[in-house]
Amino acid sequence: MTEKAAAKRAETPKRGQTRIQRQKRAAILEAGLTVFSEAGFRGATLDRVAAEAGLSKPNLLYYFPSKEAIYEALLRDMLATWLDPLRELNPEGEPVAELLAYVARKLEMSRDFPRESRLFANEILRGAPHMHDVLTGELRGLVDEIAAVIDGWVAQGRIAPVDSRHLLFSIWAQTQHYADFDVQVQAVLGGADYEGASRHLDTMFRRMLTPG
Amino acid sequence: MTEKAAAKRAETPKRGQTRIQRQKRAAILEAGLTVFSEAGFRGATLDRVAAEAGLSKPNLLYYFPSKEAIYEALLRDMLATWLDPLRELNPEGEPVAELLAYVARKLEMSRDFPRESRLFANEILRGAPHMHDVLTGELRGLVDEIAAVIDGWVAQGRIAPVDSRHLLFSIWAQTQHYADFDVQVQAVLGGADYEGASRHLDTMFRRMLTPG
Amino acid sequence: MTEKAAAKRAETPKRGQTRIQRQKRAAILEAGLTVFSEAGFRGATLDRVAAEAGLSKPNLLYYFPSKEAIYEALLRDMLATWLDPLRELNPEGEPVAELLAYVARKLEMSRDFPRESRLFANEILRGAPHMHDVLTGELRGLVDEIAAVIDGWVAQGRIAPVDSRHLLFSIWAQTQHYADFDVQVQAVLGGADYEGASRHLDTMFRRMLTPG
Amino acid sequence: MTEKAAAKRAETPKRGQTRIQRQKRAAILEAGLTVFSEAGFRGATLDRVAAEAGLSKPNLLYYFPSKEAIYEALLRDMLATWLDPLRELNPEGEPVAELLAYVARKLEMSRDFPRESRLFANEILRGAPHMHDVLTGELRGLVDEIAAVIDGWVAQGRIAPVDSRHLLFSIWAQTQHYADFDVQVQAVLGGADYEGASRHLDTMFRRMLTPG
DNA sequence: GATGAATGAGAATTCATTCAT
DNA sequence: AATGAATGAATTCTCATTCAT
Repeated sequence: MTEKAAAKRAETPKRGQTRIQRQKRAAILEAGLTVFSEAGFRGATLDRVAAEAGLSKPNLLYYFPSKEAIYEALLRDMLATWLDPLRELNPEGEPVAELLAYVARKLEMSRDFPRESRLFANEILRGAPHMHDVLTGELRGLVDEIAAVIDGWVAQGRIAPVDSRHLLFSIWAQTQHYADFDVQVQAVLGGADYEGASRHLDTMFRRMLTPG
Repeated sequence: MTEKAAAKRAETPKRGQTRIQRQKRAAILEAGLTVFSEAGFRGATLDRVAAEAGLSKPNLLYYFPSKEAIYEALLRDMLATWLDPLRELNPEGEPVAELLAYVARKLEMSRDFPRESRLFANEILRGAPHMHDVLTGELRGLVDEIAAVIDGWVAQGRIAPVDSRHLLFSIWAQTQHYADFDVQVQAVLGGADYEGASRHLDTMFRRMLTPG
Repeated sequence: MTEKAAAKRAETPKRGQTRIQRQKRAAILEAGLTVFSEAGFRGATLDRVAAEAGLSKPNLLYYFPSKEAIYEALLRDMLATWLDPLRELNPEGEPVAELLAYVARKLEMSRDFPRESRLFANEILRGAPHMHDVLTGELRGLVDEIAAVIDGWVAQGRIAPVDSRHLLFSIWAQTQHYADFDVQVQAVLGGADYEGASRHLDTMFRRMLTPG
Repeated sequence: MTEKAAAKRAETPKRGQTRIQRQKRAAILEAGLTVFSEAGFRGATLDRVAAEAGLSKPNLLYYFPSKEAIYEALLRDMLATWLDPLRELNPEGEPVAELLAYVARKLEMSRDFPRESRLFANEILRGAPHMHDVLTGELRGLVDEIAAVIDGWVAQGRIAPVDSRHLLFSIWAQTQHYADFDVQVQAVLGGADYEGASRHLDTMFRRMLTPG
């Protein structure tokens, strides 16, 4: 097989789908992300999603069986990348640098994928009706792992004493805040300021974590 | 008039209302807070609010002209106390202590008034359709004031250098997180842990703010 | 309490219902009977039922929560009287006369309540999705009882030998036929002929049952 | 042309059709019979028919122009054989034996072709919207013929006096009952019992028809 | 004040049928 | 012949709001 063919094959997200199916499904998910993240599950209407995707409503339901199916596909896709920055944290790296890099990556995600962040925030705010299993399963497992790493660093005195899980909450809360509470941030600052946010968070966590 | 009656009269929020009217309005707002904070504006139904308040739906609409009116009353009431902790920050006090006290008060509010926090979070997440003016007006003004105070403290070297506005975002994000993302927190920790959160945030902001 | 008041109370079918509720519910059931018996469950539309009952569609759903609820109420009401003729069969009576009277009563029901008969026929034809329990429970129990009576009569030589359960099927099939297959009967005969049917069935079962 | 080819050609129901066309049409009708007899016209969906026939929906509509066309073809095919047992009744034969043989054949058809029976029952129950002409035309004509034969037998005293048309209804009602009301029969008996039905009907009609 | 009754404007979903290839 | 794609016309059901008493 040529490299090109291999690449083509590799980018196929689902087997057995034609090009047009992939395109339309992608368009629907893109539109759905916009609408669901703005309006929430209940507030979103298939009419709006269809309009946004440039499809008729029944045609939309030709690709996804229900409104809920679109929403769940969005959550699934989101989760697939949502936890990546955390997974990239290197237990062998320099602790403070690793954690600051994680903060930076998370903030970048808030800047670059604010809709995903809001979709997630909304789901959690509603009590995570579609994601409870993931939270108590996959997420908790991953957090346990990372917490162990951080606890190790603390024990070795390589970072200042800290509650590892609450530290993660601090990182999540502050970085996601810039996406989820964007209107408030902009109202207060008179505009966005990711630069300032970046510097501030770097300072904050550096002081928090630098030992001694 | 006795003092008691005067006091009673004084606490009347709206003029021209009988006691029973106030009670019913309060019951509706109480029910509305529960329902709206759980389901969001679109997800909430007057049926549920009415049921929760123990009234018939038409009777509910006798006290409030519309669903939106209930929602807006809730936002208004919430705002009235929401910014209180910030207002209580004393420019004459000891800077680090003042700010840590503010953090503590905010965290307490998350613990004691999670419904209010979620109602607010939901409104902001939706783009603050009912609150934009408040954000750019009252809130921004108050923040400007407090930021000036903090900037003064920084200039005097009484707290470590910090971006005052982003500092406020940090405080809000982390404290509200424990109310808004409660399901996630509980899923990860296996239960609530306000004690731990309190200690963690105290440590965090102490290291952040303590000068030199 | 006066007798009149007692009578009034007695005729209340459901407690806690106002007069208008009873009237509207009755009108809906009446309309539903017509529509469902003509078109079947799937073929019936709430639009038609609402029109027939002189109500708006949402108003219809104010009285019954769903299409299915109307249908099930109809089946329940129908069953309540459907088996009455069979229950009236007197084990102490003269066997042939009793059975012929039952045949006559069943035929009268077909003539007087053809919609109920068709509603039932349609439900059974579909595999009794809403009534299976009743068939294997209440109906089977009642049939067992009556079959025992008939078997006793056979054993005593008071009627000619006969399979009691298949005899009941014969009665049901032939009497209900005049309601369920009415169009066919009328097409063949050029009109209805309950008189003739009555005489025919009387003859038929008399010859079948008269001993010796 | 070989005899075989001629035979093959002879059995072609429609001219101008290739073998594959006939096969597909047959598969569709077979699937349609299953689906329509189970769900009725309105309850049946082309999706189910297509799935059952192993075709795509558009391909199905390549062979039949519409849902109704399939349904009508089914009714037509069914009718072609439905009345055969009646036509086979031999006016020259021994009257009682002929009629009992007819009863037996009809019962066999109920056992062997219950889907056809239910399809027919459903159509009649709905008021025969697709078959009214057949009922008042072909069917009535055939019944008139047979009734004349039976009336002749009665006049000759070769069978007991009976209303010939109601006698036919009796036969149809009782035999078809075992197909159309199968669920009920099985619920009451705890299973099918064509043996018993056969003996019962033989007894019944023998007593009914045997003269003097 | 209170409530039973009613409704118009959606909203999600289904389904026969058509289109394009 | 065959099928993936598309759609218009229902159809059930929801819900904020109004009416009438």
